Amino acid sequence: MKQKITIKTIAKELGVSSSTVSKALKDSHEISKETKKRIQAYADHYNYKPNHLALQLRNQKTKVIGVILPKIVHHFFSTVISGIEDGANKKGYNIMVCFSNESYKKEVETLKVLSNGSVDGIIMSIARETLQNKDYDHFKGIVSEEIPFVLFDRVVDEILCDKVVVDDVGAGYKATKHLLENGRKKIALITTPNHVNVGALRRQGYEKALIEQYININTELIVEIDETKSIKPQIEKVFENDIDGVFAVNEIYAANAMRIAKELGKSVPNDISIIGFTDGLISEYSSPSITTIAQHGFTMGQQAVDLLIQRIENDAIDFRPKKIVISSDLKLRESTKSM
Amino acid sequence: MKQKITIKTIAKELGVSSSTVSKALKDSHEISKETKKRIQAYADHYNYKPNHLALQLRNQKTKVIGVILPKIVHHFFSTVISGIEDGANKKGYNIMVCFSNESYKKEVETLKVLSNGSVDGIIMSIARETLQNKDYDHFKGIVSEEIPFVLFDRVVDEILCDKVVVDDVGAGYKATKHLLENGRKKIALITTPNHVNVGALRRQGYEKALIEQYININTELIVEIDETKSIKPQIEKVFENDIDGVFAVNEIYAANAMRIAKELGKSVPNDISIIGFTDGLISEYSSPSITTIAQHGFTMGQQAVDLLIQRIENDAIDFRPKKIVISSDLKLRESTKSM
DNA sequence: AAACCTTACGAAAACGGTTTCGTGTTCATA
DNA sequence: TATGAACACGAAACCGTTTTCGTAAGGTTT
Repeated sequence: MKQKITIKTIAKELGVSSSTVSKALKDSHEISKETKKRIQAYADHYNYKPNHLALQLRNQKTKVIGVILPKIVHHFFSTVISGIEDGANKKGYNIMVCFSNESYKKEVETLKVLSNGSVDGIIMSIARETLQNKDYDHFKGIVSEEIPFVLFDRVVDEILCDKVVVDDVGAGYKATKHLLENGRKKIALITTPNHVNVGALRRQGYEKALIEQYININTELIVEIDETKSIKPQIEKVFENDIDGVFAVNEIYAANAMRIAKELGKSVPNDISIIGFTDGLISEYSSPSITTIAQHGFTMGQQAVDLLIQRIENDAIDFRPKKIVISSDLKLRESTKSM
Repeated sequence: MKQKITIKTIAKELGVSSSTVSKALKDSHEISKETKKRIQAYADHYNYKPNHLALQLRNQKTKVIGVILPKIVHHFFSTVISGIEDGANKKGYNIMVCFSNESYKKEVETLKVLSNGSVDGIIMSIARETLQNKDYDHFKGIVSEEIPFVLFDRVVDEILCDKVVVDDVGAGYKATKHLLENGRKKIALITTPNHVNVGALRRQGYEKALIEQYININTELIVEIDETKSIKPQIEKVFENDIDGVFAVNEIYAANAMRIAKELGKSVPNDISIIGFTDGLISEYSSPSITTIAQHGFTMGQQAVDLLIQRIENDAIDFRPKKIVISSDLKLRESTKSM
């Protein structure tokens, strides 16, 4: 890389002090018009750009926001990033993105790296393995050092910080209720193991909707997918129960369910209705297209980053953690009959 | 945020100089054992972490790689990010991700921000609008300042820098040849306008395969999708030509084509074969699943970052731009008959 | 006892910029 | 003519760390 031009070199070349150059470049009134012109012309000609690192060191802020995600090749998370970037940019921040790859160890490392001062604050969603282990010690440092910190989607109460979540219970309820209104009675729930808390919450919503209609919870209709194994056989099993509705907590499960239904010669949505979660491309482009709960990832990212920037820039803010709940909508498509 | 402990405060508290503290923390032989112990104990107790910004300023390197993408909510690009992050991490780098949102203006701004010293090098793919305008002046500065810079996927010859691309001509050829081997004669090409160069290259491959079989290029079978308008009607038009094969340059176009075929009562793959590009989730989960050209985005990201880090760390490297071509594979699925 | 070498530490410069506080001119006012 | 602004600029400190160089005290060699 070529040696970059600095204020010092300009000062030396033009026979003035660096303070004069600095002021001239900021169009300070302290400097005479002619001197300013000379300096600005020189800087322009040699394409002077202030060194960001020097500014960061002096101002003790980086204008960078760290983002840690469990994974990126995933429609919901990439949508959230998109929202974060958008919000950050509007306020003059850049984002530094890291992935935990759902691994506890990588999450710990990444958190350590980002908390060494390279970012002004951190937005993250917790890795699956961490949720499983329930090991949240690595967050202690972040909280006690009072580094601005926002959790989204996959959050836990144990960590005292700002949070942005979707109304998972409400979403599960809405989805299930829609299936009930479709006239469905035997509704399967395809979900994650309970330790992934969003799964547990959506399940609560599912159960609430059923109980409201005096339908007993049949645990045989509930599948907790073990992602370390092949997904399809696990879903096939629940189809042995002659179900007429499926609520899947993500679109991959929903797509799998639809494929199985077709293979069994069942028509969607005539014989069976299917609802997914996360409004991604699969739901939109599969045929029939899949009714889903839209999670509004973009909004979520924006809200998270707004919250974070408030913390960063407003030291005097109310120190109690805030929690923003984003409501989710049902996006009707072909896989359920709209009543 | 809490005030962080620095070397200076440690020095003051312990009545030594900051050079002594610095050396002690690095276990230098210049410092006596007792002094080292005292200092290290103190640092440990107050959880001292070196200030990254100060180090960056001193070392004149950030260990951060800038990544500029046209968009993120897109399977191919998120896969590439994943590969970049993986490769970067292995070498101790972090990534700072920005988006141009396919806009020329945003691309220029982002490039300017990243080239002010906040990153050691940049990996990017060019925005659609930029390709359209053919305005590459904003790259001049990057090249002349010799900032390590790698372009991938959407690249242009005008910019002298390292590049990583897929073998688009070969991929178009493979896809078309596969359709021909399926016994298809009237093969439609659904592509982007020619200014998106990858589209142009894939088209070359398509034409090459046809010419090899002495089939004339019929421009009526070639649709250049205008993304500012609705996609479906544009694709529907080519179906008026009683086609029996479709090669689409991305999976969205392929999924649309399949839907149209079905609506026209044509069976895929019996009456018509369809091949897409970019091996994403849509192709995998649609039914029938779609045969695609796999672009190996992860590999691409890794290669790009390896190339970049070589440039960053090896000043004495051969200065001539390198170009890595990644070959793409046909991933056979249900939308074409395997012969 | 003179000359030299270790040991253990500190002073200072450097990275690149900003900002506060002088200070020497010049010019207007009392 | 003395006083005081106003103007235009420079010196120096500062952000946090590393590193080179210097040096005092003590020990070892001739």
